[in-house]
Amino acid sequence: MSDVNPSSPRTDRAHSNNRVTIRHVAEQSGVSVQTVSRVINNHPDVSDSTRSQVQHIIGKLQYRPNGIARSLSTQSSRTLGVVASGFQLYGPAQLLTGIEREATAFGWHLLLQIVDPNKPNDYERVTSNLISQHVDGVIWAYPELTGERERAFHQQIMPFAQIVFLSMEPFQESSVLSVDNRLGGRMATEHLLQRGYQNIGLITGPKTLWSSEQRKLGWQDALIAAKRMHAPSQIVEGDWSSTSGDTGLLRLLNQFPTLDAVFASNDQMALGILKAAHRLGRRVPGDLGVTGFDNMPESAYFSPGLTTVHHDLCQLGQLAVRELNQALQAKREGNPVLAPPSLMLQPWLVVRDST
Amino acid sequence: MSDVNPSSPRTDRAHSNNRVTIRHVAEQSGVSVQTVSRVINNHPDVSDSTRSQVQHIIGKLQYRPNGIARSLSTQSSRTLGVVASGFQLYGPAQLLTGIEREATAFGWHLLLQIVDPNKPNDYERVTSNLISQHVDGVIWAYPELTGERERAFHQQIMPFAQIVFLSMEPFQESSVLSVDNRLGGRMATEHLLQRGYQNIGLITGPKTLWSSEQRKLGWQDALIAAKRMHAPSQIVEGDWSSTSGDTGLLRLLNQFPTLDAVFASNDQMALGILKAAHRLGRRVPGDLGVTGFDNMPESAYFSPGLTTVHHDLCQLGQLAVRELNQALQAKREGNPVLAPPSLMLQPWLVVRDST
DNA sequence: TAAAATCCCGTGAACGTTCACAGTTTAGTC
DNA sequence: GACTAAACTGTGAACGTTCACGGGATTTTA
Repeated sequence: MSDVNPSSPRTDRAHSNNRVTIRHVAEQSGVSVQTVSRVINNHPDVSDSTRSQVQHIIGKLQYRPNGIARSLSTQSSRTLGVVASGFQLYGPAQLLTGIEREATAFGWHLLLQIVDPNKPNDYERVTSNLISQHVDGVIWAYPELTGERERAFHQQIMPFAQIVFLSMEPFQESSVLSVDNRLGGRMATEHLLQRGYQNIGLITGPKTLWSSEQRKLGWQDALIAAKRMHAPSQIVEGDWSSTSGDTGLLRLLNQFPTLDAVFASNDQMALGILKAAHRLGRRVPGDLGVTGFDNMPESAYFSPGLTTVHHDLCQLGQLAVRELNQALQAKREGNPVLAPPSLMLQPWLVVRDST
Repeated sequence: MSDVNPSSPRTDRAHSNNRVTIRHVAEQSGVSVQTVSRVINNHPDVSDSTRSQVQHIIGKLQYRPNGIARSLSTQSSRTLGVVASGFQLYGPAQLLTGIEREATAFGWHLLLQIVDPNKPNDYERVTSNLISQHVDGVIWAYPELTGERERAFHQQIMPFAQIVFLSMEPFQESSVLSVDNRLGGRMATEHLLQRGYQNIGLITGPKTLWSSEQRKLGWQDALIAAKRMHAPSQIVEGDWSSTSGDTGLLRLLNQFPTLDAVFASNDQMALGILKAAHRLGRRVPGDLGVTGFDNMPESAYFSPGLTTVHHDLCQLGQLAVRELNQALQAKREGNPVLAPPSLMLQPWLVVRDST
């Protein structure tokens, strides 16, 4: 009787935060919780008058549905996991941009998982997180050449979530989206040959990456087709950084003195090459032809402007989300989830002044 | 009697996925659900023998606690919201890297929210998402000059989550972390003056950004201190892209023909300037001094190597997470959450060949 | 040896939502 | 005007976990 606040909801647990819940809205509107639920989910079975009344209360109370409770009940978090290696490099950043854009367009949330290649069981952590957080789908954008871990991961996650792999060797069981790196490498190298360069070196990205290996194969394809040499001495492994491009050129000239052109597996390494060439007094494109890969916006402003291979990773990210979205919608509607198709985007050459 | 699977748990709802729950573990281990909970949360009140037995079953069944259920019960999602404008630019990508690194170190998840400045009520969407998903803290890395929206946002989110603003005008009520952009701008400009350049132009970033405006003020500070001109004709607004640096130089030379040095508010625009200067036959650093801002790894490899201002945004991101972590831990333990301190990181100058 | 403290474990409710089902009212038909 | 169909609304349980509390077994203390 003496209770000052008789309308306070039943609550035994000491939760300090006073969030507005669906129950508050229901009480205020004089309807059941279920009716409010129907309103916020746009279900048809509710009369216009009650609907608008409930909506009014929702606005007044600033009610926002609790996504976590909804996820628990629905068994779906409306979240996509993104597994990657970091976003400092141009490629991954582009990918993330595309993924993000498309994901918010479809109303998905993103759970970022960066795997640290140095820690041996970081995959385990990532997998655990993904399962724990009940992601509905996973975009695997951390491609290694072997694909062993990817297969293991696939096995573990598959029962729970849909997966799309990015920039990986295609494999039967799952959908793999990528850019045709091999074709890109071939195009770049063929272009160099066409320009009359004879002895074409290669600076690759880290050996463990599929895309890196593919670009190398493309380089090799072109040289074989032209019946040119492609010895190991023509190859140096870089790490995507400009520094490694710079030192790479020095090593290359050492191993392979007749070198007159280089295909760098990304633009930043190409920049390093340009710098080193300039320092050595070799003129580009006169004494040395250089092509990159990526076509980042800056590469047009290098000196000289960089000939490079353009690919649209932003689009690749968007496609990945779209594919997941489609598969998950089919699953929700009970339709058979047919193995989603794999796909390769075509890159193209952008010719500038470095060749 | 004819039921093939008599041990199947009670389940009325048709959920196709057969996730292992805490109840399965409890049944298999012959203990209560609560005991299993104690094991997975490392609570002391459980004997060594049962603990190891339960752990064994957990491993055998590959059980992973359901984070969503835990969040609902705990009223804490162990998630940090990150509000930003995209990660294609160097700065935001660096920030994200630092945030991500520190967040996983502390066991936080990240909920990315990219706001599209073109859509007028995108802030509303982002705010809604953040509240719906019950983030425990927010890192606001989308700074506008006015701070109006930031204040509004602060009001709305504060009851639910801790906030740290990044690269913004400090304000009383909340914690703001940033780099001292003004000092950086001043340092760059003073360096140009010291090198004997007389007429120093400026290419800014987008006017609406605080960091952009601060760098401009730093430029102005230096010119005022040296009793030099700082007329509007010496300023051009860019958009961080190399293209805008290129065209910016042309416009600047037009407005301010005596120009002999430029402070570009980031390295990519500086690259555009280098290119335009080269095209116009102006030698850098002889005819034109150029400094940038950011010190991205590539800028050492520009031609000529770019003098620029170094700042550690990765560290800034890490500090933001640390600050949130501290505040949230205090909150959890019931300690008073003292208004976390604001802070400015000091940038420093990196001198190369462009000045 | 009884009382108190400690250790270990279990029970029931709660977190905020949605689902399946059932109930009530209103409209439609002959 | 009774009977069926349609439209709308409410009830109880469930999602998987943690929290508050209670109680038995074991040890410690007086």
